[in-house]
Amino acid sequence: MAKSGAGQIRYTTYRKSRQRKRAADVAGRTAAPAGLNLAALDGLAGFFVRMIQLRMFQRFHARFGKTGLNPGAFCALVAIAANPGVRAGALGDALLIKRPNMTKLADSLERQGLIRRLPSDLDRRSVELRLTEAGRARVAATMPQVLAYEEATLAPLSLHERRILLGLLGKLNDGLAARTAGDG
Amino acid sequence: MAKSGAGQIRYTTYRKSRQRKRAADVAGRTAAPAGLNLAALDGLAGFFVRMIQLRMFQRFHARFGKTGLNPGAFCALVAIAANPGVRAGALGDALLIKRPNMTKLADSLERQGLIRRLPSDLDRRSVELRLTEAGRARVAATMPQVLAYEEATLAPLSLHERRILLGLLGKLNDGLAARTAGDG
DNA sequence: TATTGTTATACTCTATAACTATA
DNA sequence: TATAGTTATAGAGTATAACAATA
Repeated sequence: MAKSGAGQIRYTTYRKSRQRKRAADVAGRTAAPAGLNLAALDGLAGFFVRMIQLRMFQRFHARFGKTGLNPGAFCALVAIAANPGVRAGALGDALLIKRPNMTKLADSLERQGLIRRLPSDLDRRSVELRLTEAGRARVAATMPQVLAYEEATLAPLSLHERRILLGLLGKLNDGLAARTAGDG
Repeated sequence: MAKSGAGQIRYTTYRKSRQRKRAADVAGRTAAPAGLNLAALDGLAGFFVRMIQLRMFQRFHARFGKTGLNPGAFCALVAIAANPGVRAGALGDALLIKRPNMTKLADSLERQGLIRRLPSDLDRRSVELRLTEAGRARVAATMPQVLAYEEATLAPLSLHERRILLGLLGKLNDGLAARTAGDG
């Protein structure tokens, strides 16, 4: 699989003993696991978000790849479950998926028998998305597994820290969404 | 540009008045900006990390795209600056970039005159990466701009919240890195 | 004319396999 | 035999433009 990349970190000794100092060391972080001095990147949320996203998606794929569900497809299913009859465009706006790509995602989910596409009565240009019975069953079966996977993924943090992190991520996401909607 | 996607959220009225309740509402989050009920995804850090990463990269590209620097290239430059002579493979391990892709990234940075590749004396299979003078100038000029961009991006959070978030992200990233290094 | 969804397509990022040169 | 870097290539994921149906 993807074992050749992050799987075998070399622990090179370029600067292995140089501990990273950072103002954000509020939660008892330990030293850097790799042998590089990345202190200059430690103040950048964008760097961490990218790294964590890569690591989490890799873990998600290792855990759920065989079911054919990737994170985006799972989120779409959950969003459709909570918003039956949502238009494809509205779902794409909410999940930051462009219309052509949403069409492909809906194609895939429909081919798997997880959703149905129905033309809207009010606006016959629109397509309403609904889960099939199989889709509901899939969400019901997968959701607890995803929650358990999330718990395991966030294990480096205490329960209290996870709650704080989720709250801050949600607030940041809301703020960024509002700003993006504001300008262009 | 990318105005058709997230730029024009429709504010559809599928469930617009249904406020999201969540246990993680520690920091005064306001209601959902879009018209969809995404409460079921609010407990998933993976969902937020993905959304925030997309929004931050979009902003980064809008701000620095004209300079030819993407987030990955910038991080690589900063990492090389802090670790002069780092091997290409070690840098890729630290930044989760696979070897063939690291070669392409190094090609690009070298073509731009920002780095040099020098065969190692100790192990002549290895290639040591160092910034050129132009590379050092680029990092020196770009770093404060990136820090300012980060400040603006994190504006939805208070200064205290930003520090907490950075600490938690760093701790989570370290923990995930250690675990990934542990198994395979 | 503007919008929804679709199609076709291109571009970026990432992943795999095979090759070289060293070790 | 194993490793570092490279090359070629394939695969996701994501982007733009043009089209038909509808408003």
